[in-house]
Amino acid sequence: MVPLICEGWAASVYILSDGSRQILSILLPGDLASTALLFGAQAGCSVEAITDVRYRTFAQADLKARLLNDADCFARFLRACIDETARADQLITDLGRRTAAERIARLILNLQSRLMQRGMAQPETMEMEFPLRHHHIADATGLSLVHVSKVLSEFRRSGIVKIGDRSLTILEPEALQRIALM
Amino acid sequence: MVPLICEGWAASVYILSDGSRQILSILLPGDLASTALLFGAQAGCSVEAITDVRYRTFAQADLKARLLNDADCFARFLRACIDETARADQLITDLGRRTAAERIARLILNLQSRLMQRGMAQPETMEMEFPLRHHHIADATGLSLVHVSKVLSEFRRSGIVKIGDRSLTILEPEALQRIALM
DNA sequence: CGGAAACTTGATCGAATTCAAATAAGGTGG
DNA sequence: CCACCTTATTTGAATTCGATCAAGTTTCCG
Repeated sequence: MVPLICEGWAASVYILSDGSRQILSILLPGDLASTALLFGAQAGCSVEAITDVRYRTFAQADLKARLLNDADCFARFLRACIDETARADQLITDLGRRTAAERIARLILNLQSRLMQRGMAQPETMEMEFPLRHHHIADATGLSLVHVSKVLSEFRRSGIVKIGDRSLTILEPEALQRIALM
Repeated sequence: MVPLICEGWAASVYILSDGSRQILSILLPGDLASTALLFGAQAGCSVEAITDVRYRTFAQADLKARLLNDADCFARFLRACIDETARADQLITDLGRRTAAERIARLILNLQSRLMQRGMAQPETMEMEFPLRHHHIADATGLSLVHVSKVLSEFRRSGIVKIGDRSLTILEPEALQRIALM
């Protein structure tokens, strides 16, 4: 069964034997949980809701059959795979080679651009829904809870972002991008 | 053009603007460079040889057409995608949540198991071809050159592995697995 | 033999973790 | 609406893992 997110935010999470967690991907409305992935379910990997979520599931067999018959569907699936792999590769690079501030800045910008694509963020005000808890950010960036808090405080103190009431506003897009070093 | 490795080792590498490098995947004979990936070439990502390499390339269009017509070929492609994504997810978790020794142990065990699958490693002696330089290991694990040397020296000193002459022997598989914490 | 890579080793530094409280924000039953 | 409890977040201090710096030493090859 492959879930497709219809509404709300979720995350696919890998949980280590010592209990620590790594978020592999934050799932927004329209995302398939782990594109091709859940064709061959991964040990230790699961999908968790961040907000309340509405979703539908597809049976693997149906999906497979449709892909072979429907060329258009196949093309869209391929695109989704490519996008997901590209994001996975970016994440690998972030975790392997970038500092805490860079990782967090990139996470925010990433989410912002994905929300924008879906018409779920205000292009003018740079405001977006932001239901992530610090522990989600920590698990997504491979950092500790405490350090996430420190970096975000610093961002806030220097007037780069404003956070409140499950929403986030990018006050200084330039500055944030400079930190994220594209 | 999507390259398929026929002989030798290669790596797909992402190079940051500051010159630091992250290996996304080490490619062994039989691997497609970035399975579906190179359908939509990634900025900043390239494939580099580690040893001398022999390879063939496929045109995207051909590959796409074949996938739609040939169900068996499609199934094998899907499997390759799944395997690659699974490995990418493991790498994300390694970089996000594991220590230097764990990462290096896992890299070695990973390579060993992939070589074994291809009949390219001795199951009895636990010996395998190992052409990686320390800088390759560093770039694959998100560590510094110097630290890789220190960790490997420690592994050698405690008799867990033996390294020499472009080959590596796992002397204490149990110990290595214990460090890698599956 | 000489020069360049590759590797090792020790010393020092720094980013991020862990530890430990304190404070703030939510949610619940009374 | 308030007291109470739980879950988030903040802040500071101490610690640690791994990076960086700086020489050495080895290995490889022409």
